[in-house]
Amino acid sequence: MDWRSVGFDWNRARAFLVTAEEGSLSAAARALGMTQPTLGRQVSALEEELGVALFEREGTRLALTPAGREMVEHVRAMGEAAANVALTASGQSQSLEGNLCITASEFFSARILAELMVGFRARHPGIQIEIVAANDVRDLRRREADIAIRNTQPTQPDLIARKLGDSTGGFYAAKSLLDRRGRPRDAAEMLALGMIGFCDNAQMVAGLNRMGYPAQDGDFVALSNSHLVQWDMVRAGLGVGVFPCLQADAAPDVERVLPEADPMRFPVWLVAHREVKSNRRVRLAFDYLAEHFPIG
Amino acid sequence: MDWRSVGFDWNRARAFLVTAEEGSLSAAARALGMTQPTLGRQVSALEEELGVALFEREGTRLALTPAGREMVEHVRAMGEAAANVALTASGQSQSLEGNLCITASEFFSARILAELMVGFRARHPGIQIEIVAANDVRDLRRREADIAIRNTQPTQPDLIARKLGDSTGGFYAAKSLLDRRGRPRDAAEMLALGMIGFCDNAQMVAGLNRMGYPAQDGDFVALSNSHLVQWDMVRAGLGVGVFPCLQADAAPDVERVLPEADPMRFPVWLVAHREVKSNRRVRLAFDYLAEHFPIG
DNA sequence: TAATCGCTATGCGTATCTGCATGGATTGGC
DNA sequence: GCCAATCCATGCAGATACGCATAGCGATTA
Repeated sequence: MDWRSVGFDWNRARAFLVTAEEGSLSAAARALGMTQPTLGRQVSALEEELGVALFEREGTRLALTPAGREMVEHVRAMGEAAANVALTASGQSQSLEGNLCITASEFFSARILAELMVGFRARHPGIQIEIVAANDVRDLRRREADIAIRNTQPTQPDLIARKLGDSTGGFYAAKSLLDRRGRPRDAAEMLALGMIGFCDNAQMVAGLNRMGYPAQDGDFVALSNSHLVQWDMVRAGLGVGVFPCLQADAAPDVERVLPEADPMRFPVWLVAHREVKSNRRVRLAFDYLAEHFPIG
Repeated sequence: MDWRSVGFDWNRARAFLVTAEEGSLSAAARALGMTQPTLGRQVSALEEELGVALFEREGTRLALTPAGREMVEHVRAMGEAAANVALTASGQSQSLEGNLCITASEFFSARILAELMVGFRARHPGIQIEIVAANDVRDLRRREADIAIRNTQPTQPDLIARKLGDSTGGFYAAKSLLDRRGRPRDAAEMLALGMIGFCDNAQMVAGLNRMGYPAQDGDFVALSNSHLVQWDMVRAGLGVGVFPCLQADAAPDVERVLPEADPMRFPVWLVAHREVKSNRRVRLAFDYLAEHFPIG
């Protein structure tokens, strides 16, 4: 086999890839944890090594040349393969020392994972835990996390999932608000108190409508992308929000609205990538979460 | 996008790939033009970086661990992508300075290309020419060559081919041999003179049989993997060989055997990879060869 | 059994690369 | 129109990696 064709500096290819994807040397340097001069020199060296002008230096900005656009396609394939390498590698690692990344919604991260991880750390002190609180779904294939807690059953075949149960949710408002404005007896009265939702609350409105609540966009008095901020809004008496019963019932200054209504149910899934599941640290955490995760 | 997963040292992945494929650090170092200690340290560093033992040091030899076997699959994908990067890069290079690699059979390389390239060099002095004389088919996709001259029409869709014509071939023997043993009047007499063929002459025997010559393995008195060596064998009077008419007819001390027989015809194709064809140097050489390549 | 060959591991001097600090240039906002 | 922010290019000191030389180990051979 002839290896001359792959004899160029692969790290320079990586520098080019990230620079092209991020749009600037500085951004790429931040993403890779390197400095901008280093990346700039690597990209320049790659251009010289391959004899191809990849970027057009127009003033202060870099723009891909046509050749660069062509090249980035292939380098991207290299990056995909590299991600698979890293994925498999982390799956092969059987060490109990190392880090572990778990992602969950903000609320679960703060109110459940934070406490659960205390017990896990006590059992496995060598494992450094990173919790990515994100309401959007993180890509386990790119190893943006090792373990995810999600509310939908994953469909990709290379993900391993275990259903932890159904979490119940309900409407909650501050006691002070209810004392002042009265406790609603039906959906219409609740909506009149003002709702608190997500920034893109079309999804939430649709969900409420599906459950029979005639919510409209105008019923929402405040929005936030953060569930925790929503929680503090509710506690401040700003309106009515939707929260998991298990956590919200424990708050003394907050009270369930329409307590006789059927609680919402949403499934809770524990998800890991198949490759990564073979990692000993991940397996331990996966089993620990499956055993101790509180569902209510 | 999260780039942490591709943040490992890609050059170390390359070192691992070549080491695994070549079977030893020393062989990999030779293939990559590096030294064995460097590659050894890179592989060790990769193992530490990924937290995976890739090789088992059993005495003096390296053996892939199960984890390493799993890993090499993914790293190989990286290598494939890297080869595409190099391929595209060389296609994007429009410089008239640089090298150019042409492959052809030994005979074509020596008797045709060598002379043709004199004229090409005169026109384009900046282009350094490398001729890979190889009777086996070189992989243009891996860029083992930029241009190939072959005797079959390529089937892969990403190759660009132009038929230069049909080259004729015939049986040749040394005048001295024919003077001494007499000039054959039919195939049987020719075979009795002794044939000269390739090391794996099963293919050649089959070809002769297809053309109606009752050749057998025992008719061959000498074999060589090199067509040029065969030529010198024929000139030395060792036996009868098959050669292109255009070149063999020009040799004063060699004479055609069974001159009235139909000459063999085999097509001559000029082939380049589509990506590489856009390279200016390749395009120039491709067109030059298409124009000047002698067919007889 | 001694010898040779091929492979890997390690020390050391040097060359290369990286990061830091800085300068120049452009864009966007007030 | 000026100021601030952002980005890329460059000089310089230190860290890193490389190649060379060598030693150790195992297998094959005479």
